[in-house]
Amino acid sequence: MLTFCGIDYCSMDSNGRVKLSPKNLEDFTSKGTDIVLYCLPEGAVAVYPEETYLKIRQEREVTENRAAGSFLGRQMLRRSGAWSQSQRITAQGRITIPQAFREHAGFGSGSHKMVIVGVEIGVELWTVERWEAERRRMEEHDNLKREQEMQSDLNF
Amino acid sequence: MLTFCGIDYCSMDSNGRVKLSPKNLEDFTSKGTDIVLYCLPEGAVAVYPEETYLKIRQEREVTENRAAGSFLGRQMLRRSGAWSQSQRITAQGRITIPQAFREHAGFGSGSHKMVIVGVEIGVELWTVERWEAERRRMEEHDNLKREQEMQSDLNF
DNA sequence: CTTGATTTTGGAAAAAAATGGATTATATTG
DNA sequence: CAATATAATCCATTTTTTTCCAAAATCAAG
Repeated sequence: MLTFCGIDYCSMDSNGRVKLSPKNLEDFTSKGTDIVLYCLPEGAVAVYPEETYLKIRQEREVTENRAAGSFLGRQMLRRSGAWSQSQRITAQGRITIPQAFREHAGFGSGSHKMVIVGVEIGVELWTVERWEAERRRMEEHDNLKREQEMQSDLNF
Repeated sequence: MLTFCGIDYCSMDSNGRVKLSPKNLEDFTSKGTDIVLYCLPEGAVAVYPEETYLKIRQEREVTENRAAGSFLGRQMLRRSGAWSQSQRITAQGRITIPQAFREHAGFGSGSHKMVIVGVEIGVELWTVERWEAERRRMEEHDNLKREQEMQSDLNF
């Protein structure tokens, strides 16, 4: 069975809480209830099982092993530290997005419509507007790619 | 579980005291209550568990091991001497930032809104304004990076 | 060395925010 | 169309944060 797939429209309440769909909930709990929230540079918040996140981070750390003694090192620590946070899914299947993360992803205060996007290894939380924009950007890129493939097929 | 992660908005009182969030507090106390405050050249104050700070300093000294016999050496000693101070977290989970450090980080006198940024090995204290600027700088970099990746995907 | 003033510290009370749960509304399935 | 399952809103409780006050310590002047 595929994990973390599909798109859900739902809403974040005024305290930043999001209820996961039963399907997503199941996918998470099968990997333990510990999760990590991570602010993506795309302007959304990703949610991964902790174990998955640690693997991603480890890959990054191989190259970033020069710690707090330099500007660059500190910046790297800042990036992964500031924009990630571990959490646990509550008994009623909810997660709480911290204030700073909500701002990052463009959620105002008060309750807000949103989109939960499955990304196979976890899910991403987007505002409706940003998700629309991202979708369009993907489409455009695909079109360019298509042109290119067709072209290169002719040039042989 | 991740240590020293996430971003907290809080405030420094007129005596330079800051209350740590329960999560950060726990991360510190698990490494002993002795901490080191350190003024970063970025214009913020870092707080590390003492044990962590000692490791950072050691690494620095290994690479830059010309002590008091040169201008540069003395400058380095001056830096780590003048801009660091050890302290203990109080019973009510607070730390006090000395006057000189407050000035360095851009905190005026009187109580002041601030941001506590987790950096995996400790936390950093920023004024809201400076953190905003730092955040924007990171964002810009990310945008460039994105452009670049998308381009290189097309150029094959 | 003593007294008075000022700063620093610890603690407690009030305010604000976050949390958990339950009820109501909406959607989906048979 | 009814029954069930899912989602969202609301409210009460708990926790956290901030502000304020009193005690202690430090410093300066006489």
